[in-house]
Amino acid sequence: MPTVSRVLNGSKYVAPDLAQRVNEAVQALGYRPNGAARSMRSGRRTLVSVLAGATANYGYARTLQGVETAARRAGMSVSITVVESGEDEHVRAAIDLTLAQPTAGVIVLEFDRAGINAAKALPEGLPVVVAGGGSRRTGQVPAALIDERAAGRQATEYLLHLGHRTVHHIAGPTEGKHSGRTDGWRAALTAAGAPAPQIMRADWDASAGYRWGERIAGMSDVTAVFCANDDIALGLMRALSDRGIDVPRDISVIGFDDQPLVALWRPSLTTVDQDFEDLGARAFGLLSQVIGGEPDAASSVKAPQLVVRESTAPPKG
Amino acid sequence: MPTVSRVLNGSKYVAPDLAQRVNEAVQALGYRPNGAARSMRSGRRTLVSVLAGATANYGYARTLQGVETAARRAGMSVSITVVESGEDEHVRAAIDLTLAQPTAGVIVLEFDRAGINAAKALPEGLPVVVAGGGSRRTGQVPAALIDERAAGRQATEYLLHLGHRTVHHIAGPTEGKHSGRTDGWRAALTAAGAPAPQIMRADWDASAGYRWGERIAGMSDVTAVFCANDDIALGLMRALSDRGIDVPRDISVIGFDDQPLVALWRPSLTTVDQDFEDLGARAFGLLSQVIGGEPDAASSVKAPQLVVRESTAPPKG
DNA sequence: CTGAAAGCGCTTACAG
DNA sequence: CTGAAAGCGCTTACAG
Repeated sequence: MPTVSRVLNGSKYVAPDLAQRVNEAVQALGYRPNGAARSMRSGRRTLVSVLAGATANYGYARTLQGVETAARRAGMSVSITVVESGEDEHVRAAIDLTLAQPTAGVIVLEFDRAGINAAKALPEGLPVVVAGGGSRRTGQVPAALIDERAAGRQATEYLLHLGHRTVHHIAGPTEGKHSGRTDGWRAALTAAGAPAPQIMRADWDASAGYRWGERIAGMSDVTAVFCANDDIALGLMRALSDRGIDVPRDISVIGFDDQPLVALWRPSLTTVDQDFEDLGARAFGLLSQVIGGEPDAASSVKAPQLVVRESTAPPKG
Repeated sequence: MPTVSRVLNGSKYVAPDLAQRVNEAVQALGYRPNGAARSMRSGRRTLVSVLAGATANYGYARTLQGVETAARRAGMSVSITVVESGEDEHVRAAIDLTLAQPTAGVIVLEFDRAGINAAKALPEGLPVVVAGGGSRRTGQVPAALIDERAAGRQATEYLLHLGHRTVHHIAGPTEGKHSGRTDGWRAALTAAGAPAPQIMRADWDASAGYRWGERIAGMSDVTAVFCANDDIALGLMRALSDRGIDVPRDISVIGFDDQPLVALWRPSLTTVDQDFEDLGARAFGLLSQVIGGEPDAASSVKAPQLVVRESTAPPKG
């Protein structure tokens, strides 16, 4: 049995012919070492857990994909547990479920309240890394980040440079002053001396954007809108279109995410490209460092790119 | 120690006050049982593995979501491993990685060649269930299915009933005669005595649809196109629109999936609604039965729904 | 280079 | 109701 173990784990101190025979037997019997026993005895763990407020939404799914790819290449598996909401009860249930597995470490997607609260509630002493949209790490755990603030500022400045007096903003549901996108939007307005209109709040989906579109259609002072994500922007554009308002001639619209389909829209959407796969890969790399005991696992920040398409133009008149 | 175990596992034979003290100590120390040791000793496994050719694409992500939700409610975690392609090497690597974890069972997403081959290569004796788009189970393992054939037939019949002489079809990449969508399309044409045009093949993404759109714009005999998924349909519609061809007046288009955004498109897309979340939930339920040793875990089939919107109309003239 | 022995952290009969 | 003892299936020093 120790010999089998040595062969399977590639120890060098095994006679070639013995190793050969072991391998044949393993093949013939379809033997697979019991992962639980293996991890218990060796202390080596090969499961990485992702904790997230959702899985199927574009950004979540892509980040998860980035984690999975990086983990697989490193020989590790990834488990996923959804945190249903930011409520204590849901946060605790998700953490309990995750930690019932022999996990090597946890990656938390801090894209929403559920993720933020989960990151806070995780016990000490466990390798943890967060992935999110800040411009610098917030807690004590290392973070892989996308600088939403810079992107929000850039998008807003672009509209201002086109000649718009100000830029309206439809923010996401859980965003307060802590949303990077909203922060960047406000900073750009302040820097330009432009008035800051009331923030419009919406859920992340297109129907929320559509409802705001119905109202914006009746507001004569709106010439440019920066939306917190692409779905909201698309819903908004459809509502405006349904009311005979032309984008971008009457109103310019910018989204956030750069989902694949928004380039096909008519008009195609100007938006901010977030590289979620890269975010997931960076988060995994960081977690590997933490698991490996590297003392100075450094947080990383990347700036997303503004992608200019057809939905933005100078104001008319 | 046995007492602690009994308290944590809710055995009734523990004095209330002792249980109380144990719970307090557990709280204070932040003690969590080692999952590996637990699963090894008890033989109970709480990890379900999903094997899939992708994770972020709409159908995959939604099915995964369905699995995760159902698993979580049953107190189980889910791991995800991507099978990079249908090549032996990738299939084997993915299976090895998955089975290195102490998994209770495997759900294979048979949405593509990678998934189909993975299902075939899984060793005997392991609880396995497949989820896919057939109308009946194909192998010996139980399956949760969506009846794509019926849907493909229904979509095609709908176009025929509108008065189209025939219906063109853009199929997905790996689809041969075994694609339910394509089978259903052909069956409808045959039943109606309509001529079956050459199948057009495309990758699953919008750009593939766009390229076919460029060619179809030059084909005078095309009045209706049934696309294997929504992305292809949207790419096609954009290409037609770019060439001044009106959908649905000049050409009718039907997609497959009913992604959230296609209802917002202009024109909104007639498509087939597949309930992927339900598919994932059914797959997990089936796997639970298999794990539980139920002898007659029955495959389930559901029919997707045709959703009629603006992209389809009678042929002109 | 290769076996016998110990032990990872739990749970489960087993005695009391 | 509650401890002492065995054992799940591996890996890792330890002798040889």
